[in-house]
Amino acid sequence: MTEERQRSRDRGTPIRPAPELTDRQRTVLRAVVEDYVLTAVPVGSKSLLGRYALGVSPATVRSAMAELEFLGLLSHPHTSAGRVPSDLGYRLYVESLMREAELDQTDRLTIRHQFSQVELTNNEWLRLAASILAGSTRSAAVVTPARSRRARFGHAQLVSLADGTRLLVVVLLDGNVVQRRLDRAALQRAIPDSALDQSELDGIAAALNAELAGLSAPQVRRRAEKLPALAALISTVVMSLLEEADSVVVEEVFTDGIVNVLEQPEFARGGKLRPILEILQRSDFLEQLVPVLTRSGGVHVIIGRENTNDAMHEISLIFAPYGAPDRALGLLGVLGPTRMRYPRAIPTVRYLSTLMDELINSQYGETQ
Amino acid sequence: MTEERQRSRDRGTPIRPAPELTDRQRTVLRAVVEDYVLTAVPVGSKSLLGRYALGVSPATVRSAMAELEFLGLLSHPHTSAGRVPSDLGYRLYVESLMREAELDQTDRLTIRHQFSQVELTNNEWLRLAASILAGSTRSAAVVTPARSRRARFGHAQLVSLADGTRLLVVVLLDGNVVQRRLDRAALQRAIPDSALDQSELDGIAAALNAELAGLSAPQVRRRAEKLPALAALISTVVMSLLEEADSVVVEEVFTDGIVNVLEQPEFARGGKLRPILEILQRSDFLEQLVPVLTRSGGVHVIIGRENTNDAMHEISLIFAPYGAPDRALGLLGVLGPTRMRYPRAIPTVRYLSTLMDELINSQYGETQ
DNA sequence: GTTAGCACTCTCTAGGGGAGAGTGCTAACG
DNA sequence: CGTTAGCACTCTCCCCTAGAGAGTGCTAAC
Repeated sequence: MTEERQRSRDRGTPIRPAPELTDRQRTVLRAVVEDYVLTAVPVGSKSLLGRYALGVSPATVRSAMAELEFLGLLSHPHTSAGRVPSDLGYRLYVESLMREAELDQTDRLTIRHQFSQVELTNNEWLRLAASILAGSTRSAAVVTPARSRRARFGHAQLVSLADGTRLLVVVLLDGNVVQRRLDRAALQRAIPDSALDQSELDGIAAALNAELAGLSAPQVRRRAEKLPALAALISTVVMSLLEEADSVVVEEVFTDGIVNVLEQPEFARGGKLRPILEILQRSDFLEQLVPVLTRSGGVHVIIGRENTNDAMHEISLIFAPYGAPDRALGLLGVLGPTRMRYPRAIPTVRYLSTLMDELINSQYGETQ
Repeated sequence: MTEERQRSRDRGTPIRPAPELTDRQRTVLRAVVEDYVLTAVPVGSKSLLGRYALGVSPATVRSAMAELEFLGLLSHPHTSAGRVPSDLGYRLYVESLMREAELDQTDRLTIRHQFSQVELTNNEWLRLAASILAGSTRSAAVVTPARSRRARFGHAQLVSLADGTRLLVVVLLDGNVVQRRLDRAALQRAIPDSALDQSELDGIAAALNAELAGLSAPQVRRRAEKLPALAALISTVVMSLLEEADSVVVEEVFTDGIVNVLEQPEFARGGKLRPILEILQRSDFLEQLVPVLTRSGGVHVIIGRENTNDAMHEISLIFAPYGAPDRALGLLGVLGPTRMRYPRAIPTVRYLSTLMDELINSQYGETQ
């Protein structure tokens, strides 16, 4: 082994980020990835030939594997073990080796059929989407509700709950509902000099609706300056509701199929499991995904150490945004070991994101 | 060993459900439970004496242990191992051996302080409660939102979303908000012969509010018969919203501290883990808890096989209801291995349920 | 009733020894 | 010159064994 090769192997980093491969190398890499994804066992030259008729001898495969390892696409758990794809190997596979089919007709119909069970409420759609994703990819699935990226005031209402207490309900333009309870003291602060009977409250709500409809938080703030009668209410309550809605990027998360991940041999052993569960519980990795996904749209694949988050170095994400551009945006995708069935997961995520697009758009009406 | 003793051990069931114990037996049982809860290692007579000065010899402890095993309070993993409490042993411990302190002053203050961070929205309270429970008991915590057990119509509103689409928002008397989107076709069905401009919609909402305020689903149905103009809207939309709210017992669940459970040695090994995660994800066991908890109130402890659910045979639940009686009811509690720190978990659950009671009641105003 | 002594049982761990799979290298082959 | 067969070598995994350690139940003495 030359010194250069030695160095490259020690660092485990590729010499060239996007190497040009011979046909044979591509064939071998593809076979190794697919075999390893299937079996979770490091792939040896001989056993590979047992499953793939490559038309060459084990020795030839071995030399191809050695080259692929030199290029940083495969790696070696230990000297006398088979090869395992590196993150870069998976990356190359996903980019140019994978025979990615669209989801076949029966899968699409099955999924669409489940969605066509009408009368599902909003949340149930999301639950269903997560459940389908998880089942179809055998990974953990995550779906977030579609949210407007800038909350805009829609319609307000003041409702009496019990003696002295009122509820301010604001429907945002994206259809989300936010609310705040106001006890007597808070009401006095927000609406001074008022008897606070229902007819008066209705008048106040009507005034809010007339003045604020369609406005975002900064616009509301400016408008409030010209409305002395409503200024206190707006600054203490309405603004905070809107700002809260703006600040929350990922508010609620629907997860399914966590068990699928735990059953993978790479996570069956104790220690590795904990960080993943924490990630799924906290799910703040989603916030980091938002800018990436909104910038370009479509399905994004993040493999292993491509994740900035240390705890996710052995995890791949396949995520896509969905929703109506500039109106409401949600995230959906799957999460599993880097040893993932990409050719299955990617089309599934893509199909589900278009399906959710349709749902959102049909909700907002077919306007353009 | 007599034949009777042999039989009893073979079946592993106690001869008497609530045996009378000597002082020594009680002392030994308590020591075994507390030692095992702490160490997770089967407790031997000698090692027990190393940690508890019982003032007797190992042989005496052994004979007491043998009696306790005969009574079904302890069990034996294998012949030459120490003793482990049985479900019944834990039960007796919880009922009459445990020195249950109320949460001490500092704990109470710490918890109360976290809640006093004002401006938390409803959901954040629940998240916080789950997080406190999980942290304080080192178990998995579950909290459900308080829901009215019978939804009652509060206030309706029809909001325009986009061309042709409207949103019917109904605030229920318990403060929960339900909504349904209506596209053009659904609107035509629900409100025939109408131009559907905003002023007309406002009129319709006002009519609903005047007629239905405070009514439950069956009452709404009866009232609808006398309101031909609104009958279609009520029967197609309002009724289904109310019935949905009624049927959903546990709609949303806030969980925290799942990792705490996974770190327990009894679940660290692969197979046992899966059923627990599934339980926590589906959380339908909560529905079974509702009748039990509402019937009597207070903290309920369910140990191991006392659970009807097979998958929970090695799990203990400590749950309490919270809320305002006859108005809104929520559940909160913790879930962990039967080897649980009951003297810590029970007061914590109790304290948090009273705290949530206070929150709910202050929300509804201090009315009676 | 309590205790010391004792023989016995069972688990857990460490160490040794293949079996098996895989490798890299070399030399022959087409 | 790429490909292949052969070979010596390496490393893991699994099984087996043996011994240490902990704990038990029983018996006999206190």
